[in-house]
Amino acid sequence: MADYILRDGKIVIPAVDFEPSLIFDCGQCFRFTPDEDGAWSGVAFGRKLSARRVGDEALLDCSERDFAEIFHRYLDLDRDYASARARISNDDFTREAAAFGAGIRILNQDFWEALCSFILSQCNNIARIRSIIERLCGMFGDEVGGGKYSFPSAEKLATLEPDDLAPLRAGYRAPYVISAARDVAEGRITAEELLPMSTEGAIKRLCEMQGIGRKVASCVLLFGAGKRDAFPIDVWMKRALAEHYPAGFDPMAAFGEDAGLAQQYIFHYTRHLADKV
DNA sequence: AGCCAGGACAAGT
DNA sequence: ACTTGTCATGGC
Repeated sequence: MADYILRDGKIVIPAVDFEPSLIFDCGQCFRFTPDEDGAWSGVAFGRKLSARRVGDEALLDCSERDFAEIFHRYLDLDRDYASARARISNDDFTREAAAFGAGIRILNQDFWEALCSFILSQCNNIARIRSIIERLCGMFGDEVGGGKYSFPSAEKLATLEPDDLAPLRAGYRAPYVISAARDVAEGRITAEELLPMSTEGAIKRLCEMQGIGRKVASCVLLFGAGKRDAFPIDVWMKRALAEHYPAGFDPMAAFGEDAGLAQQYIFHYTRHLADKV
């Protein structure tokens, strides 16, 4: 486990490839928000976390126990991102994207939260995804203090009907959420069964579920099941790849196991160039 | 005001 | 194997 020190009740770690504004606002998660002093706060695995970078240090506001049990892994602190960026920087475009995105880390999110969140993401913009998910958590999650709520369990949502989600204003995605909640709650799909599978095999498996196609499946696997080579292609990635690699693009050939991180650099950089971030 | 959004799906070429 | 229409909603 990565080294840390305790100062003023906060976990202090080196801010190596650790920029909260990138990590929490690059479109991989939807539940963290910035406050006045530049700290990003949210809830993951039912626990509150606040993270801030000051110079070359990152200050984490959470208990030592939560750090050890949850956030150390959540923040992917054992991975060498500098080496990954160097491997990803294999042409001018990826070099620019990786340099611009230095500080991003791929969070190891809860499988169900990632699954549910990216079902809600389809044909939707990030701002609205955030608002729908906040309503979902406020209505069906548990209060964890400070007016914050946990992400509701699959078991909880499995007891509901799509109409019960009407206040979320999630549109046609509501029945997909309920269906997925029941699949998870009743054990028809688990993260554990996906882990030993190839990423392509796991994509096929997730695509058997209602309302899940290649893109959502890839996001779930990358962000919620540790499949680092998953390479989600949404409308932004389509544009970027068409512009920079008109002859076609093979993410595994280009990036191998770094494909997921490379995708996130390209996604974020492309949205920046479009003035979206 | 209208275009578009981290798509999926069925139906049509 | 590709293209198109439809789905529900609101951020910008």
